[in-house]
Amino acid sequence: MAKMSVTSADVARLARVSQSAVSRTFSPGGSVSPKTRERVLAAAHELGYRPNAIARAMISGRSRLVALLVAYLDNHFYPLVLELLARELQERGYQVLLFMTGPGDQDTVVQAMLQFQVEGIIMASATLSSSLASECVNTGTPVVLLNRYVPSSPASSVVCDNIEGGRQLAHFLADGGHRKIAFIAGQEDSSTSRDREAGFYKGLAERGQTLYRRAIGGYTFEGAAEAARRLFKGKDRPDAVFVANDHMAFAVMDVLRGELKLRVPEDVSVVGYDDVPEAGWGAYALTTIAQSATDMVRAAVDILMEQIAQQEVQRRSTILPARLVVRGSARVPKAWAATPGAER
Amino acid sequence: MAKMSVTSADVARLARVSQSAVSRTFSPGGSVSPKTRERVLAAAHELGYRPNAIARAMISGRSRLVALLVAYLDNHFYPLVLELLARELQERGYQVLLFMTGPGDQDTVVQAMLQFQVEGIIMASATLSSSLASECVNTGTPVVLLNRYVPSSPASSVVCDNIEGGRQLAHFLADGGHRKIAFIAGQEDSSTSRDREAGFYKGLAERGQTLYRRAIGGYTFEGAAEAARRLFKGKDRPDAVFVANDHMAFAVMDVLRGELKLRVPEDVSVVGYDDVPEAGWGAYALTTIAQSATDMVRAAVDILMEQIAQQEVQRRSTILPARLVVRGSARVPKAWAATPGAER
DNA sequence: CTGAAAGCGCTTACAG
DNA sequence: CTGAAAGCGCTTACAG
Repeated sequence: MAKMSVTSADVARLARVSQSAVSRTFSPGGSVSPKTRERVLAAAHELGYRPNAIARAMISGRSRLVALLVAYLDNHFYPLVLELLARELQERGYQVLLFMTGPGDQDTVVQAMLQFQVEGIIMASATLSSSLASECVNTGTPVVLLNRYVPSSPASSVVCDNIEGGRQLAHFLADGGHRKIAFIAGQEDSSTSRDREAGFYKGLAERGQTLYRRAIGGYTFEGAAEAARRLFKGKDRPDAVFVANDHMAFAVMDVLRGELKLRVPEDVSVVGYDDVPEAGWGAYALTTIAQSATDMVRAAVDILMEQIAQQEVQRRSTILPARLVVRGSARVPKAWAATPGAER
Repeated sequence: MAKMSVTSADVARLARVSQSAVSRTFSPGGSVSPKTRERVLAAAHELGYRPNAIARAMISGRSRLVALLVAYLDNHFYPLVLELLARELQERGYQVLLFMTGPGDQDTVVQAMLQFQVEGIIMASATLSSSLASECVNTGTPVVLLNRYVPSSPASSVVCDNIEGGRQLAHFLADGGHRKIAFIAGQEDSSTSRDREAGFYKGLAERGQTLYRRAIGGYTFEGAAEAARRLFKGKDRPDAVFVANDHMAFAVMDVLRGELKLRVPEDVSVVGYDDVPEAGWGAYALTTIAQSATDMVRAAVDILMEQIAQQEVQRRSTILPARLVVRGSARVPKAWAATPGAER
């Protein structure tokens, strides 16, 4: 079936105008008389003409393509981010090239993006090595990291105030009367996990406490479950635990309640981070820190658009506020109980 | 800042060969002598040359682009599908153009895909009107629907055997001794929801039962919660409910246990469909039908690749088997109890 | 406002 | 194996 694509020359012939006139008719600021435009549009409609975006990209040097790099989607914060990101970018007239990356194929993927002349790169659940980021920036392609950062890299970033969030959680647990407070980390090399932990220590210190125990969950469901088993076996189990993100916190709650027959929050308080949709589900009702995916996405796209506009690629960072969301998975401090269930 | 992209002509100049030789060096089957290839590669490396994929697409008429159209990602079956789809396509040398669609912008999105000369279109949580699908197929662009179908459309499709799955669930509930069995639908116009429902009726009939009550959840968390409230208010509440997908089933369980203080499965049995990861989480332990995302994705990509290869676009459909996964959310029939927790 | 012409960076017959 | 040349479908100065 007629794979033959119709071109602007075909339309020009039918409309009895030059090919340039056709092109101008389909270009935002093109100067064409109403009469010409009408003839062109009619001919285009008759032939079913659709401008070739690849050709346009080639000649204009602007692909209107933005690459989105993601490593995994099982933490539901990322599907949410992905959806918002794609919609936001589409609205601004960009197309999204999606790349899923594994542990070893970072370089391959970046080469593919660069070959497709993407105008910018946004990385959500993945991080680029400094050298790869430099390679991108050297070609004039801005890189924005979302929910992570790399100190010595030219990549811009958007993060939540993870230090402050961790700190608030520490205050909440300490003020709730807990005295054996544990932490389950994500990945050790994750800036987000590290900052949340650092803030948590700071908050504990401000209440005269130190961390009781620590384990690593690696951001996976199974890893977190395993960490919970290790942390809570034996006599002197913790009376509260901060899990570096909600996704892992659900696994921890399952182990605590299902395997160890502990009550949450009567026996153990659990708090998480992210406020993914499931945190609000009845079965978990997780007390957590909300970081607005909407705001993060908007900030990331803003930075990207600015850097695409100006030729210079300069590193720019945005830190968004953290907001405690109190639900049922952790004992609420008396002082806070005045406004039960409230968000603050 | 060297935004100046280096071209094959630049490499040719440095290597003292023709531009054609450079091109051949970077083309899979290009005939170049080892000596020439070496010189070209050295020069390319020195200049940091990267072939321009846009130019290649333009001249070869093959964009290596596949469009992925998705409507929402809150049902976690779709992020999973998206991830697998992107990885599979990448592996086969295709780039993924991601489009999120809303209720009204189907046409805009399809035009954008077509302008970018995508070689194929895969639709996951979205469906194309027959006329739009025809438009795509008329330009020679194959369309594959995943987890849905449109009878009078030229679009191919991959689905689970939803009728058989619904039937198995009916048998399971009826054999479990339930006598007031309800159903919560997704969207009325969804082929998937309709087939699951039809199979469910068939299975009930085979056990001499008919549906006790019915409500519509619209595939949303809130809609399903609302449906559950309506279905279970008053005296003669159902003793079992089949919810058209897992995502809604979680909402239903939350309402049942959290608001209505009913025990699952002692007071009410709940079954879902999809076997998304959360169905296995301790807090839900949902009995459901597994449809393999991996198999669906592979089948969809197979169909697409076949249709891209041969010029003819012919509708092709694949139906994958349904598999019951027994967990704790529904009473297990005595006859089945021999193998508790088993999958069959 | 309009058309002829150059050119974006490649691939691919075509001769040699 | 190699190079000169044509051409993919557009945009964009440049004259008129």
